[in-house]
Amino acid sequence: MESVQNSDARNGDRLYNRIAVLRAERGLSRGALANALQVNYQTIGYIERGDFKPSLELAFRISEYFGLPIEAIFSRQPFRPLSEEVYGNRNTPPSGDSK
Amino acid sequence: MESVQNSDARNGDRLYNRIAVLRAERGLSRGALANALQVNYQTIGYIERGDFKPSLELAFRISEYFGLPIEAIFSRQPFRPLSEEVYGNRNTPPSGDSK
DNA sequence: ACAGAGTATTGTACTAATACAACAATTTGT
DNA sequence: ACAAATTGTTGTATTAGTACAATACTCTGT
Repeated sequence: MESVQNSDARNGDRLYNRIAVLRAERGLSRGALANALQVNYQTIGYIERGDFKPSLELAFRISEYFGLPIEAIFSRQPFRPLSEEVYGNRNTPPSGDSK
Repeated sequence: MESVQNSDARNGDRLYNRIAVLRAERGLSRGALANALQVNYQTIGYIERGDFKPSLELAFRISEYFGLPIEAIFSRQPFRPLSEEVYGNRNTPPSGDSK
């Protein structure tokens, strides 16, 4: 029925991450990244989509691989898109949300 | 015979941490910290002495509790003492290490 | 339309992180 | 020196992170 033996890190306190984005920026497939990190390629998948949280150990490996602090890759709060982070958001704020 | 069911994170790739120092600076007991972090107090002990590595989740909680980045608290390389970090080391380097 | 790459899903198995309990050892306050 | 607090040890149990395999589902590009 459920995905990874009922882990369901989606609930309660899931962990957001930017791995997919960082991969995309570098044209890396999961397999390639997994390979570089010496983990099973499905592990990357699980982590990317928040099925479960990586070990601190693996978080460190990922952080070192990308040359970024852990906090730039993982967060308890959802990330703002990097594009916005850099260029800001020029959209008119949604109007129908008065109440 | 061994400590925590043969985990032995002491070997291979152990993880260094500054939890004991941060606690000391703040006059916190393990129990008190564990309490604040909502974990068992022995878990703090295990982590402090490197018996095992915390989950990324817990690392984040600790990081947030102390208001420090994860990298300031955990590291794959042993930490330089904070005292040295701040004031430098004025000792004459050990002489007997010529070869 | 097909092939191939990438990704998702399910299921099984193993190990590591954590909780909890009980007791020993060590440190600290008075 | 004693009591109290803190820390260490051992042992058991549960759950979550990871590996691996097999199969299905997207997408490309040609």
